[in-house]
Amino acid sequence: MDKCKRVSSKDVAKEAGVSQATVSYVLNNVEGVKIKPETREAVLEAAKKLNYHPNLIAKSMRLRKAMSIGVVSDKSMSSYMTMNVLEGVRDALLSRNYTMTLCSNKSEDIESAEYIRYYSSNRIDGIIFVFTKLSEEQINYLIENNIPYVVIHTNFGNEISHMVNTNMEEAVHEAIKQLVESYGTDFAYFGVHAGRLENMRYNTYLKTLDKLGLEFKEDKVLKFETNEEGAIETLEEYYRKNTTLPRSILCDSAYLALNVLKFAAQKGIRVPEQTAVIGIGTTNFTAFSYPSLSAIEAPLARMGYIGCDMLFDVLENKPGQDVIVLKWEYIQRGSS
Amino acid sequence: MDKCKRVSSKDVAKEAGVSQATVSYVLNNVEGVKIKPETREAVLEAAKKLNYHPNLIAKSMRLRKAMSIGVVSDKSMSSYMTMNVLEGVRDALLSRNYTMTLCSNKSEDIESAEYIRYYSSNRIDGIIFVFTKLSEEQINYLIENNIPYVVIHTNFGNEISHMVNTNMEEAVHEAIKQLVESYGTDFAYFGVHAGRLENMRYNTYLKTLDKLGLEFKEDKVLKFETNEEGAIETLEEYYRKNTTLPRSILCDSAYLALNVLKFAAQKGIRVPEQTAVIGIGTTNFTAFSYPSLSAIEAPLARMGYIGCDMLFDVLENKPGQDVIVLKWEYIQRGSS
DNA sequence: CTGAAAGCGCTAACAT
DNA sequence: ATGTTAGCGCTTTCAG
Repeated sequence: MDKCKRVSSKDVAKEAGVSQATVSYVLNNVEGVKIKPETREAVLEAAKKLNYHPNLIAKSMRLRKAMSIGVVSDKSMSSYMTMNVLEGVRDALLSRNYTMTLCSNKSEDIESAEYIRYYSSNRIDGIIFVFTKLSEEQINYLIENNIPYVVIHTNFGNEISHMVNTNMEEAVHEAIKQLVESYGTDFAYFGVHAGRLENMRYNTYLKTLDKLGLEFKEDKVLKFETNEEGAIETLEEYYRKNTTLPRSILCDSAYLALNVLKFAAQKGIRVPEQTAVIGIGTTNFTAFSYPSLSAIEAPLARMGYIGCDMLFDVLENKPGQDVIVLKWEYIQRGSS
Repeated sequence: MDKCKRVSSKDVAKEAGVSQATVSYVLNNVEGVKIKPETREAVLEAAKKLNYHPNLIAKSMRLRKAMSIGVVSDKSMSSYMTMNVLEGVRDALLSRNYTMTLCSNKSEDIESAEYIRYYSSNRIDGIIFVFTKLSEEQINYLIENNIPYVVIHTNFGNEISHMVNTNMEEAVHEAIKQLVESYGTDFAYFGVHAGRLENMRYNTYLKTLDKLGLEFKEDKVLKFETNEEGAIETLEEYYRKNTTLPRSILCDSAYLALNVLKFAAQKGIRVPEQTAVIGIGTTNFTAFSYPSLSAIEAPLARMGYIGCDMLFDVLENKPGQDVIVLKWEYIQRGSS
């Protein structure tokens, strides 16, 4: 095991009294190469006896594959979600004997981005973007340079290839239906004026209202600009006007939902007895809030697993699917 | 950039009209090798013109270094903390042009652990354990096989080498002092009967009481067995007896502290007006609780950075320090 | 100051 | 059914 005296396939060959090629054939189970059972046995035994571990760097070099996948994710993103996706990616990599190389997404110009440098210098075969905000420039660079990538849940819609997307429509439908059935139509949407993701969520809300035959009420849409204080200010304003919160609230992020819980606690509003709250999104703290937060959540690990499978389709030039859409789930906890 | 027509140092050599060796000398700034300025210029220019990126797999092979570090961390650990440590590790790796390979810590027998397999097959040069529960067996295996490792904050005390530890004594001292000064001596410790880590925290509490000349009161130590319900039950019991909570509480984890906040909200106890709460540990949700949680926190990114530096000392056979101890910080927020 | 050549450990086409 | 051999792209003696 000591670095200085590592055993190579040559040593195994010598021990087994065969050629290096045979060792390779046996250990890799190369198809179309027939090996006499006793020879195979001898090789296997020698390998075991010498405690042989193939040098994967050498293999990589010969195969001209890095045998590693770069994973990049914005630091800003909730690490809990990222970690869950990475679990899925790792599971998919394991069986293929690939490793996972962590990359950051910070860089001035694209050519010097960590993941591009790693790819250029053959350290990774492809890239999985997890919850990463990508610019047109970045995507174009990847496509133009023919760099294998998969994008898991980004700011882009379905306009680009190789992405794992999710659909929360059904889950939102289910959640709203339950809210309205349980608590009536004094039901609000609480969200932020922001990127496509948020607009998508908002549109899903609108569409669901429509489907359920519910009336759209402008004063039940609490929207604010993206800044730290906006959320609380907006709640505060609603509260001043109505001296209460809506009977039930769908928040476009778990962050906001937790803010609502916080605000409610501050004002002495009981949840869910006076106001029911549902968040959209997953955090590891849904269980710690009081009450625990009901939420519409994405299937994180599966997204990672599927995304990784997709990347291998790209690497192996298999046809594969361009865009895969997975469903979110409505998970009812204490706040609704 | 396309994999098929990658430019090699040979191409650069040809373009510059020099030998491959010279290219290597120039691009690596090899010490003790003098290159005529115009030759150097020519090489640099050729490299730029051809958009040359050295193949790091080949370099790895030649140098017999993987140029990557394995990072393993238990999944169970708070991913937020892990991620923060990883940030630090990455920063330290970046300047050395090393990559970070993520490893899991699940495996039946040690020889087949992901990180051991990666090391055996030359994919990583060393291992950083981040918040990992390690067995004697694991540590012994690493030592016996001379595998470079660094351990960041594990269940072991200072009994093993190559570890980054932290010390919360000063921070606890500061926190308790502030609690007692602001809220008097009706001050409790809330914790779990568990492993060394928890006992260490408890002992720190005891030591600090002593240092501050405060009396130890048995009824102000709320301890319970490790199980999900234990925490709330314990609070409930105290509450039944005293019809209130202690004036201030130091909790041995952020988890518990959040549970106390939850419990207080449930009972209508105002924090910090009626009960002040401080947690020990970092989470990304301290800011979401109501009120935001005061806490004694570890310097996560620095732990990663320092740990990584330490590993390189090991790799380069530099003397280096065996155990480094960093201080925690008391961060006052809304709950105290 | 620079070039020629060997070789890291592996695989695969070709030969036997 | 197995051995021979030629590299993969790089670094690094050793020669000049």
